[in-house]
Amino acid sequence: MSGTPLHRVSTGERINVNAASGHLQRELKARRIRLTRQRRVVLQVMESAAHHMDANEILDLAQKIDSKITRVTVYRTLDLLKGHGLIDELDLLHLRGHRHYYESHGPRDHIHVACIQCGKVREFESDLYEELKRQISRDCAIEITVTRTEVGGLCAECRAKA
Amino acid sequence: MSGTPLHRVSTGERINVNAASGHLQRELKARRIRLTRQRRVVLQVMESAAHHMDANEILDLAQKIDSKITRVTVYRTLDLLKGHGLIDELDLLHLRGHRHYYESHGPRDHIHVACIQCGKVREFESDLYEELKRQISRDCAIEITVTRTEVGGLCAECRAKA
DNA sequence: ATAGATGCAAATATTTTGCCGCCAG
DNA sequence: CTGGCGGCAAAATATTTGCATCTAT
Repeated sequence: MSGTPLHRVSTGERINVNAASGHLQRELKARRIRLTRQRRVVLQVMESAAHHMDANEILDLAQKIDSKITRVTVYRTLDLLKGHGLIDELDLLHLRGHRHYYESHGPRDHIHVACIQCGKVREFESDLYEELKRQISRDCAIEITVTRTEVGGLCAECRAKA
Repeated sequence: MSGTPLHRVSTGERINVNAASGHLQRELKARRIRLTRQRRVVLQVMESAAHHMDANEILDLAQKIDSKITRVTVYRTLDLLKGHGLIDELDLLHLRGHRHYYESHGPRDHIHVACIQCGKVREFESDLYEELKRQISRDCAIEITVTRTEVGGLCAECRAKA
């Protein structure tokens, strides 16, 4: 895993430096997982994501690249990636209904901080978070493979308006 | 809010000291929210919960108390409680499918630590977590109203078996 | 060649909504 | 009394599965 950083902006949009680097494709290849035409397309969509996407958005984008891709394949590919720990599944505190969002993750975990009013999502990294995970791992005697932290509240902007 | 502690055991079962104390009912009354027969039953189920429940389990338990309660009422009541911040909604990392789990929460947030193998869920409290939230609040200029942290991994027991 | 992937359609699962009669306050 | 609530049925959403066919390796 390269130490390539993930750049974040306050709108929740993401500029993934790994974009188009074929990072996910390399990971699958290393695991000897069959790379089909359809999978390549979904991987490309995930890698070039500008924000968290739900299955429907991923399907739409994938079909722009290759119109023959079906929803079922998207679900199956997301399951595959999730199973190998290459993407995370979030629900952003259900602020926008009960759909699920997916993102390919960089080398370091981040926290999702969402405004319950305007819906903006910001990604946040913290050494304290890393320390907390170490504490959990030690105290619960668990070998952590996946973590997810979502925080909701009122952002400064929305508080000013109120 | 009382400072009544929440006792935790490693199986993810909960012994909520607030159980049967009518805690939720008092909260609703204070907000001048109509207390119907059905709502009382759902509140009772939530308060005496021994573990995280999905909507279906809540319905089953509620119907044991009053067989005339419908699924729709359960959903509407859960929405009501969620909207007032009296219960939390989790998905436990989708370890058991895509359902949602609900729990009435005590005065202090806790982290859910789940084994991806055996499915046991343990609740974990930590000062470090409180500190992390303060950091997020400060650095993101957000007034936090809800947080959720879920951690998955292999518990000691499952690692021993492998 | 062949294990494993895809596509199609249908099945599941979960949650939400419209409408009307009923009840808590 | 009356506005909010619950029940029913149906809709909307989201995800999964069986099976025949195709394809990456």
